[in-house]
Amino acid sequence: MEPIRVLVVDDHDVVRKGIITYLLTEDDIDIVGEASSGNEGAKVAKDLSPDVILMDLMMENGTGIDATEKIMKDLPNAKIIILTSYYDDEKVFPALEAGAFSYMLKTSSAEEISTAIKKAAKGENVIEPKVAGAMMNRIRTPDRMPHELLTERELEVLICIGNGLTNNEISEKLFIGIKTVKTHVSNILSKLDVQDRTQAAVYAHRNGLMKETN
Amino acid sequence: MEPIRVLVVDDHDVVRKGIITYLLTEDDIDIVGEASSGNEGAKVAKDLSPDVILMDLMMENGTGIDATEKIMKDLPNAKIIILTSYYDDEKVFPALEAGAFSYMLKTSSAEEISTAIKKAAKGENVIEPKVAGAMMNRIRTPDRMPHELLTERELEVLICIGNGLTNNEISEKLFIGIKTVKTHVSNILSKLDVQDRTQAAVYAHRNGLMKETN
DNA sequence: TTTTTACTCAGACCACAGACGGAGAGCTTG
DNA sequence: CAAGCTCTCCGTCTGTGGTCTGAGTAAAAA
Repeated sequence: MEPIRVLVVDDHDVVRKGIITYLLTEDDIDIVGEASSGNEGAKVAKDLSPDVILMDLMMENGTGIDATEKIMKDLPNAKIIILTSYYDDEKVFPALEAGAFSYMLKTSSAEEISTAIKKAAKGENVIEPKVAGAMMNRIRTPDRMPHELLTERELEVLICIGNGLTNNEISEKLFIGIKTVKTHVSNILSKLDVQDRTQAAVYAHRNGLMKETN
Repeated sequence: MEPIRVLVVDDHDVVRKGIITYLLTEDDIDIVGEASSGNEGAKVAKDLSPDVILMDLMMENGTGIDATEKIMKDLPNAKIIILTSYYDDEKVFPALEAGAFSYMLKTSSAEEISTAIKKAAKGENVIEPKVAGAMMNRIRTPDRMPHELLTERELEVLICIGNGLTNNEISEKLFIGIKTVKTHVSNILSKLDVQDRTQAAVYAHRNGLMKETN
């Protein structure tokens, strides 16, 4: 049986080198390449077409989710294993929707990761307990995130609220009347099912909507 | 010259193994132990009294800052190098105050880390560019963080605001009158130099005051 | 073409938020 | 002891926030 061709994408040098060094001790795993950013990872993947890709989320240059999406377009058969530091509800499903095959945490042991790679090569996906729990929740409540119901304009207004702007300041910033702002705010509050702008701001922060500005 | 005795503390198995595997290739570095949590790290450090300790912040069981503090009590001569994933303003200075010797990011190359270890052993500390920048700011503006001016009670109220509670809800939760809550809120707003509770909530989230509840 | 959705704005209304001034009780510090 | 800080509470007043109802325009979907 041929060794599994693996690509490792992680912007943390030591982590990447470390994973690779470990995986090199595995006979049936072959490290064919490495990349230190999502963009680079997508390019390298296209060139090498590896069997399995170990992908970090949270990278500085091009997030792992974008990279996953790109790679899946080029190589629909690639098995991408997300390997990230902390469990983040907001990241899991975007990653899985982008085409990730497994979702592992770096708290996993080295053995678990190598078996995850081998299983991925066979087409078996590994589900972390925490991720499994979240998936159960998602299945139970297949709702969209409330803020996905917001229109573009409403999202703009919500970002402003998340930055602590008053209705007046928002109206000046977006060049619209205060009345209009109030309308938007009211709609936002009812769509997010919160009672006031402060809760809306909290919502925006908790759900990662402030990433651009924060 | 004797090899430098190094202890590696990181709750991510692959990361820890990876760092170790790499450092083993260095002749003048000797890995004497490893630990997968802050608490364990403190114990092991006491037993082994290593020269240099590579310490991850953000661990699930006992944060690296606490561990650093403990270790420095036991081994005032230990050089603790913080090695963490992401730069976090709120974590750097507590870590340095706790006695950390250097502050490195995992984006550093493996070479940088091994040289940091060697320099630490000699008594030279390595400062990441980002950390250096933050230190300059701290020196230029040796102000306390505004929220450090808050009293305990005010901080409690601020957390409530950060959770989107109204004055009424806060008064019920803390078993005090609404008037009292209003007084606290007013004081908080002026101390944080913000105009309304929404901005206060934003402040709380941006400055990591919601970590317990978030 | 008709219908729907998004964006805009208006007036009226009420409740809460927040500012300001004042005050008493308890606790620590000089 | 006196001074200072914290936490508590009161009354008053103004402005903003938010709801509700209603409505016009433009673009996209049916």
